[in-house]
Amino acid sequence: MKQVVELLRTHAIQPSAQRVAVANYVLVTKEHPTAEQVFHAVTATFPTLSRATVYNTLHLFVKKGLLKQFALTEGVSVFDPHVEPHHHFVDDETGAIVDIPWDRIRVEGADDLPGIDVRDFQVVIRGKRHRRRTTNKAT
Amino acid sequence: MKQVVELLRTHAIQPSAQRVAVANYVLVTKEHPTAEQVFHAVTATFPTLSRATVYNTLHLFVKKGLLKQFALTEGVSVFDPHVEPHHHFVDDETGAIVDIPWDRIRVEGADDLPGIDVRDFQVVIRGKRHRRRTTNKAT
DNA sequence: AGCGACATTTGGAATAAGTCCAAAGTTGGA
DNA sequence: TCCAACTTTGGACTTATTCCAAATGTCGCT
Ligand SMILES: [Mn+2]
Ligand SMILES: [Mn+2]
Ligand SMILES: [Zn+2]
Ligand SMILES: [Zn+2]
Repeated sequence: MKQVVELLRTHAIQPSAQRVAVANYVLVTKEHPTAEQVFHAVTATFPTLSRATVYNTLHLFVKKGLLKQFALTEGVSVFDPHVEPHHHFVDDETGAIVDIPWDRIRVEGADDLPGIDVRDFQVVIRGKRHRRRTTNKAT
Repeated sequence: MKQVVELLRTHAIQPSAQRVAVANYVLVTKEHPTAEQVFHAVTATFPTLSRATVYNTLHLFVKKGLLKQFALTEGVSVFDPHVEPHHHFVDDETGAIVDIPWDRIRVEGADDLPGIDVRDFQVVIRGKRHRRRTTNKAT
């Protein structure tokens, strides 16, 4: 897609073929992929891509503000193209990470702690999804 | 300390010398040590302790409810003897993790999300500490 | 077009955190 | 005392990530 090239340019990122390929997956996904998941997804269409480039690119995107990186599960980082404030639900059973809109949860007092310069906060919720609803269309 | 032996017994944990040594550090600390930090702290007084035993013991304590384990920083898990609900502040500059009492922050709506069985949640705050306030001493 | 400076990519080696394993040591109760 | 179960251990292994130095690509300039 052409928009991605523009997006990279406006963020002062040279749109190499590799970066565009990574961007077209990781800046669009609704999931919260690990570096390895990005690697697998993108090598499907760009088989020569190397793991080192995936890491380079993800870190560059984080530095340029196109992605957030965080650790919710032990052992791996995940990347999130949804960079505006929001909360997260982590499914204990599957490990899936789901966005919770910012204004669905009211938080008071988190940015007014003595001795602390708060840069950012979020609620992290753990649990499991309810039993899947019987065959009917969602939303 | 003798209390630790009792505590382990009441949690159905055989109080071996190694487990007692680990417990006397990790169940008492106000910090949020990594397994490696536990290993270093405890080998100071119990030099023959092995890394494998540290991991075994930490995981056992987690399973028995004496510790919580979580990932706030990429790359490592930390262990927390403060098992009641509370929030965490992570200092961006030092990586230090600080407890925030549960009732210092009001959170509404986190346990009432459609399709989700919430087991547990917490607010994770990131930022930096204010410049050190040296109340009396000049530096 | 050709050239050089610089940026980018690459495969593989190196690290770091954690897990696995099979042998050795320890223990509590018959 | 003896033994079966439990516990510990060093080291090999795995996994996620970083590092590295060589190869490749890009861009402006002539
Ligand atoms: Mn308890
Ligand atoms: Mn790791
Ligand atoms: Zn998200
Ligand atoms: Zn804590």
